[in-house]
Amino acid sequence: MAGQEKTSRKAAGTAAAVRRPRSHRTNGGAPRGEAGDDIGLDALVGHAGYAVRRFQLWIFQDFIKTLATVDIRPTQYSVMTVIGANPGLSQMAVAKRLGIERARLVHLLDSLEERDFVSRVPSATDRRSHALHLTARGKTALAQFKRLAAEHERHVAEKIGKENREQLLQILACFT
Amino acid sequence: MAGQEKTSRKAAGTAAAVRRPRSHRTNGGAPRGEAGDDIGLDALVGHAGYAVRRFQLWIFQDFIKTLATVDIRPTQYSVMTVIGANPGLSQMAVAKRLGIERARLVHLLDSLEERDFVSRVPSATDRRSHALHLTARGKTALAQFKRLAAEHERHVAEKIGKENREQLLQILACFT
DNA sequence: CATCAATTGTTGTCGTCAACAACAATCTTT
DNA sequence: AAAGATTGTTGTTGACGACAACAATTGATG
Repeated sequence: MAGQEKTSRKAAGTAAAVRRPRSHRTNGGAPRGEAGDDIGLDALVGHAGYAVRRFQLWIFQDFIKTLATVDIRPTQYSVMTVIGANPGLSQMAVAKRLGIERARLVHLLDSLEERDFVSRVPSATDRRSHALHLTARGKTALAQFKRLAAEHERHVAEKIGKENREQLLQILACFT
Repeated sequence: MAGQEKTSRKAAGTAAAVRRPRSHRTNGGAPRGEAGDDIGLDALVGHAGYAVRRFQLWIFQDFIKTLATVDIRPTQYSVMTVIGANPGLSQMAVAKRLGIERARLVHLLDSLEERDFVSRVPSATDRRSHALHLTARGKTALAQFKRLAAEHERHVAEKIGKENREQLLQILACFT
């Protein structure tokens, strides 16, 4: 296959959204330097899912990093927040509200209970279910988590812009 | 999608330590939230990460469902799209461009090559790297995938609104 | 030219996460 | 009381991101 010349331009019409006029990439078949930026995404630029995936990756990494000192991950934070705002909820109710599997919530609560942040109190009215509560330690801890989470949220605002963040929240409000 | 409980199911007593006992909600007006939706999210409503997570979950599920007949997942689609638009790229270049680990790309390409969608051509200039190309079958397949992906994108527009989707893409453009 | 550092593809492990399936204990309904 | 549904639990599967290590190869340095 020595002569792959410019096979090229085959991307043809569909792309159109490429940023730079793509110079010589398909030349000798060599993946040369490509600093990495003149590679077109083609149809992906029009897909919300791709942008959202990249964004979520960034946002979760920043969240984890910002709350690294307290070792709290996004899902753990969401669970504690909901329990703190609605004491006595069952695991089923929390799982359904947050859109996570109740099977997964078991392990999440295990770790949070192990760290003495939440407690599973046997429900008085239904011996199957547990009433979830924050411990005293959990409440003060959550207060700190919220401060750190607010700091993380400022990082988001810095990244995409204050008003863009507002719009984003408004657009996606129907999913919360 | 799947899980609307048609209720008559009462979330009943168990969790209701604090919640109000869902008295009679006059069914007259808007058919707003059913069953257990008076659970507050507290600080979560102000966090972009939470909304984004829920959105991405929805969007990926719809993508997978919409492309279920061809058995293509979002990541596979993104890989094929980039290769289709930039034939001859190395695995390193694709991985870097899409923000996925090159280790992970190995398995991705294994499965795509197994299905005869892409091929790893030994690079003429660098015996370490492979030049990635779509096979003839891969090209026609990708064309169909793009049609289905466009259909999925219409679902997104229906869900959040046409102009909201546009804004979203614009806001998150810096991550693509 | 020889040597050392860097790159590329690959393999492997680890931990997170969503999706299911099954189960025992316990309501709820009939 | 019997049948059916719900709750918490355990387990499995598969996709996914992050890391670490390795052989082959390339590039840079002396």
